[in-house]
Amino acid sequence: MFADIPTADATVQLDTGFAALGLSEPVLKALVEKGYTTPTPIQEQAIPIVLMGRDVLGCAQTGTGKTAGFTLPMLDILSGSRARARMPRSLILEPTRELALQVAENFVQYGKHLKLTHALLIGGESMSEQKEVLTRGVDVLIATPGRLIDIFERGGLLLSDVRVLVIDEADRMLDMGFIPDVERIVAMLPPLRQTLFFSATMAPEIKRLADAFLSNPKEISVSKPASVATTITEGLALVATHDKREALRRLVRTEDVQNALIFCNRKRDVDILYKSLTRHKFSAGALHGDMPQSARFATLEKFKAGEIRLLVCSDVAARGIDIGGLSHVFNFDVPHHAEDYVHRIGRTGRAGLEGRALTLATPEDRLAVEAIQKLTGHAIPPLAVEGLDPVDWAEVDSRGRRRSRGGKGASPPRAEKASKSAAPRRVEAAVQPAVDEMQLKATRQDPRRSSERMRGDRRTDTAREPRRDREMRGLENRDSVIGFGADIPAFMQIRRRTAVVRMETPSRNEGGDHNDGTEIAA
DNA sequence: AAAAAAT
Repeated sequence: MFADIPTADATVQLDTGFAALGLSEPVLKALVEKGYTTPTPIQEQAIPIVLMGRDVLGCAQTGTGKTAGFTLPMLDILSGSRARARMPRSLILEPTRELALQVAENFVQYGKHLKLTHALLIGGESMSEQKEVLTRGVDVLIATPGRLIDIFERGGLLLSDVRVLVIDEADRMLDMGFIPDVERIVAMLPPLRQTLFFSATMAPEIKRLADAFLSNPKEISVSKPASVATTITEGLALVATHDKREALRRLVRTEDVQNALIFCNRKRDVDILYKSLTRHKFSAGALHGDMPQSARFATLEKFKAGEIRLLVCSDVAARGIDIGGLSHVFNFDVPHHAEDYVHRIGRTGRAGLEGRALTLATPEDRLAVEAIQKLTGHAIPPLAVEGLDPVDWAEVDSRGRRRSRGGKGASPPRAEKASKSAAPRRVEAAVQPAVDEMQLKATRQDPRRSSERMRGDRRTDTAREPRRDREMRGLENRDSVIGFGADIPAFMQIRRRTAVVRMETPSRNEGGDHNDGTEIAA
């Protein structure tokens, strides 16, 4: 322990890269004890600015060290004085309960040598307990929007003393329809305050919010440095609907799965698949938004600790939580929104190591797969499941009905039988989200709540392929797609040469091609 | 057609 180290050495010990950023001794001490000595680029840039009291507009995603980038300086800002009852001095808004909990854990860890208090205001847990903590006075309030507004309206909270506001993951807030809530909350805060605003992307709607909330902000933009760029190998297994669970089990057995998220589209299917996997003796857990909060946190902890190897989940885990270092992501269901595919598979790919993102698709999923491929700009390489016959998509129409065979436009004869060991194509860092989300947001700038959006025009712009039927028949250019013989579905061939995409960090200032992964635009 | 977040 640190306490055992002689004082002279302790001074040397504390003299890490963080000390140069102006953090106080108690915070540095906590960092050393956690074993952190070198700040990440965003920490290096953000910490001095936050300590200065300036507003920050941060373009950064999870995994960049963003959370410590604002918690560390906030601890120092707040450590000067004490909070009064029901009047928190800082507020951190998070889109999901899991992220809120993670931030709270950060505060506890880094603030262990300071006498600061925090409250975690999230749904699904007893409100009376949270109110009690508030009454005692808290320095840091970490909250999801719904519960915060609820408690505020019940009079359990005064926000007039909030000096520092953090809006984290603003783009996720937008996706989840929280922006009206966030605007309401910000309106309750004193106008004279420091605001830190973070988002993985800066879509126009996000930019509009930032302009409204921030005054003269310092813009900070970072992405993961190229050296830790991950490699994600994608694969698409075409299976019959009744074979899906069997196919998944076979893939899990044949792949070198360390730990994996398995995504389903529906919560009830999460439950069903979880039970099925457990029956088949797999180490599995389940996670979706209808589960009790305690179970959500407990399962997540077990999964992170390696006690559970497979986590069956809904899209709550696609964006709402931060789990690093996955060897695999499985899409048990093809996501209905192409953007969700990118978010899901972006969960795999460990720093410098290979991650595999494998999707099970049935004939009914064809349109959804086409939409994904249109969005990512490359075909997902086909993957054969050992011991299962691949489904021939050419014989099924988009709604999964069998086409009549032997007629005029019948499929060409098969040249070869499917190979059993098709290897998925390697995709270099196909999902560095900083870039992909930029593309995504371009298609999603509608400020309305997602439920409204759904009913509106969004559905009509899903990839529609008028030439589809023609292309399903006579196919050209059927080189090197393993596992399909001559019957390669047309959509698998679109722009295949773009399948290898080397991701570059987008530069804030157009034309600036100097980019080492860290960059400040003033 | 579904998921998240407030009850």
